[in-house]
Amino acid sequence: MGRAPCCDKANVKRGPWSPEEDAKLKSYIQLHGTGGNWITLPQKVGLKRCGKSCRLRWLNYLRPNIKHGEFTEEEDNIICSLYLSIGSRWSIIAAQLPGRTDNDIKNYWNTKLKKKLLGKQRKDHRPRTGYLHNNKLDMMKENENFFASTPDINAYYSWPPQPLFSTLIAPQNDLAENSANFQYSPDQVYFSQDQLCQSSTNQLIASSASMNPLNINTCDSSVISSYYSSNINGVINSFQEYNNYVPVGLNDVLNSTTSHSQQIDKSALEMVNSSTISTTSPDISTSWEELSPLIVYPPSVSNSETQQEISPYYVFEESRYLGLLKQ
DNA sequence: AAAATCAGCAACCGCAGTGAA
DNA sequence: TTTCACTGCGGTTGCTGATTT
Repeated sequence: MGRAPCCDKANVKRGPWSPEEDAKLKSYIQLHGTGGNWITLPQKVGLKRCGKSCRLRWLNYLRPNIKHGEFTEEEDNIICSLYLSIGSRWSIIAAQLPGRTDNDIKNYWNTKLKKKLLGKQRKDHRPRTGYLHNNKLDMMKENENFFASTPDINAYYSWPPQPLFSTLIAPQNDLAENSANFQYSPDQVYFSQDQLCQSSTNQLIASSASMNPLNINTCDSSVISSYYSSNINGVINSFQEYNNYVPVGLNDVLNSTTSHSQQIDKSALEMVNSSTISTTSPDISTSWEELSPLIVYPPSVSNSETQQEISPYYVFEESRYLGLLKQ
């Protein structure tokens, strides 16, 4: 049995809203409210529109305190940070930006922010010897073992990515001494090595399930919202505070001899890494792969000697290793 | 100047979740 | 417990104006 349509599509007006329709809807809702039933609302208002269409028009355009126009850099940061962490959960992201709608943010991300990051990646990113994959098949083959050993990857894709904020808010003191010459960029998200190790293993590896039992599919959005509303200021402050860390790539994690890196599950990081490096070959890129966690490689870190001295901070411009698993 | 292409964004579609009956 | 109407969400489409060829 199919679902009954929400409205009679043949007798419903579609397309752009006229100012008259806007005025009717707006004045009715301001006077009477929605009545908790969008389906019957158009009739009451006297509009030949689908209830869903009315709801969308009200939420995205007519309701008070809607903010249109340019996004601020702070808003960019928040969007990037949240997208990095939770992916395209636009309603949750919108909840952190008063006056912005999920549709607005989604459009902004798809048309501008994404390209902004991508453009930066294309400009800055350089292939690294030994990690360059010539085609998608090679990449898939390399990842095959990982997926074979992880039958239901969704079961291990957990929420929240708990390490993300912890060190930003309470960084280890000794890290600041390694700050050297890196130029802070407001649209990058900073991870400590600990965070990277933890989040990579937590989110990618089967054994992480017990460590991070809250599954994204069952997590209430209010939990997520409160999680971010309690942390986002810390993130922003951290952006402003820790502006000198040296960014390195995942290869450096793999090759590093520091004690932290010994805890990393290398297969997971290689998978992430191979996906990232593969973006340097334009003809094999898919849209998501092109955008995936755009890791900033420091031009100066090119040999093992240097790698041992690098700061344990890593910089991502976007998260592939989350989105990769959501596909 | 006209045609083609691109970019931005409003609106639509369909699915999943929720709660009332 | 099941069914179903309704809501909310994310992905996608298609229109319009801007830009390029």
